[in-house]
Amino acid sequence: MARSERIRSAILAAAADQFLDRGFLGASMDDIAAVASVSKQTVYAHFENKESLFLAMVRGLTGAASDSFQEQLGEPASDEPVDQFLLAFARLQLHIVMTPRLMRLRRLAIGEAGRFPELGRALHEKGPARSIDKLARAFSSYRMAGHLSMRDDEEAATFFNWLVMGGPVNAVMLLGDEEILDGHAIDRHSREAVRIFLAAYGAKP
Amino acid sequence: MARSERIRSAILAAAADQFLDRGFLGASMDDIAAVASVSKQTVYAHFENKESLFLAMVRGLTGAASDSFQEQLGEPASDEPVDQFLLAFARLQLHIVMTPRLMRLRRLAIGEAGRFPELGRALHEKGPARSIDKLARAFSSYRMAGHLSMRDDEEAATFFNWLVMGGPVNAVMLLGDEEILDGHAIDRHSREAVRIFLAAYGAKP
DNA sequence: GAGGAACTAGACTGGACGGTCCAGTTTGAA
DNA sequence: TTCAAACTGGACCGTCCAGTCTAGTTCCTC
Repeated sequence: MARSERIRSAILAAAADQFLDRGFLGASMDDIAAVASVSKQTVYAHFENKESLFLAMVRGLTGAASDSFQEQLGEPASDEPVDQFLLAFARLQLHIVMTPRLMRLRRLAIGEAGRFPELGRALHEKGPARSIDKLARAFSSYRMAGHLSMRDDEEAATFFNWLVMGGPVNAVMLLGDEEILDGHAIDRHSREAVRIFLAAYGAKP
Repeated sequence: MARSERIRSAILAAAADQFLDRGFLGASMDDIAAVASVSKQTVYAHFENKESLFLAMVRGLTGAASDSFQEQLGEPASDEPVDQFLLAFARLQLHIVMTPRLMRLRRLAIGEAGRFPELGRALHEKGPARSIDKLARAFSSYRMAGHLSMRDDEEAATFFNWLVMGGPVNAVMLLGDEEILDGHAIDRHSREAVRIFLAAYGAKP
């Protein structure tokens, strides 16, 4: 990796550091340069201004997180039982999304929604929208195989998504990172969410 | 109303105006004074500093919203059918919470969670926590009357709460106020949420 | 080892903003 | 009418910060 590229990454990392816990206005370019162990001039050589740096950093983080999720979650094997698929989906999603880093990013996107509307949109697209889409496609095939029954795949996918994520995510948003669930809690929660969902949408034999 | 009190309210209203759409750091005391049509000195006569004003304004808004909700939602009549109670609860909650004002307040609380942790806590207590508590108590009595069946009232209440609020609230958080549901959509959404919930927790005869 | 590109340290500019001060005016109650 | 409390307008202070500039140093390449 070229020196210039290494420096660029260091700046982006420092920017993430600062922006994620002070917000856009609260973070200063001087501090970012200091944290990156780089002169201020160099920061401006790589990024036009504060806003560009901010957006570049957010794009980097959302892209990375989303890719990691999509990558770990392949398509469901065609013969996988519905309940197993749903449980695996719920658990994986909770494990990947409920990290301090991503929760902070989410807070930032929500907090800066007024200043940077595209930020919230980006996070939505790479997050919930992508998950819901994937779920809806899976539901459609389970439905045709007679394992699920719903009038609207996407509506059902949205309900499932928030059945799983709603409580945990919102608790963390309002109460802070200590509310992040551990592996055991994730398991318990996922199981109950799947049970509820299947009670409502499981095909009656 | 005494003059001084009128002025105090004007300042709080102006503060809400500015803070809600620029954030804590983005809003300036000069602008708040100007919007309130009051001199800066007067602002500082009523509130010690920016932080006090900010907190006073948030407390005012959360209190008002929470009271309005609790007031409009009495205890369920003891003979009211479960499905009717749940549907009314869901619809009322969506109608009251999904307003631009409250959604902005929520964004603010989430965005400033780093600077003011007590803010998120307050919003949680007056909002979700209170609703969930009320639901759990209702579930307990329905359960004893044999109309519901669950191992844990509060867990079930939390699931119901986010089944109703999760999708809509999070869409507004990330995508903006245009995602606020209209009356028809609220109806549709509430009905499906209640159906799902009862499929999972309705007592089988 | 020569030369150019990239980086450093830090001084500097211009503007914004929180908060204070002061000299004068308005308001409402006694 | 009087008088104190509350409010006004605007100057002012100190600080912070985005962004620029300069003079010199380090790094990589040929």
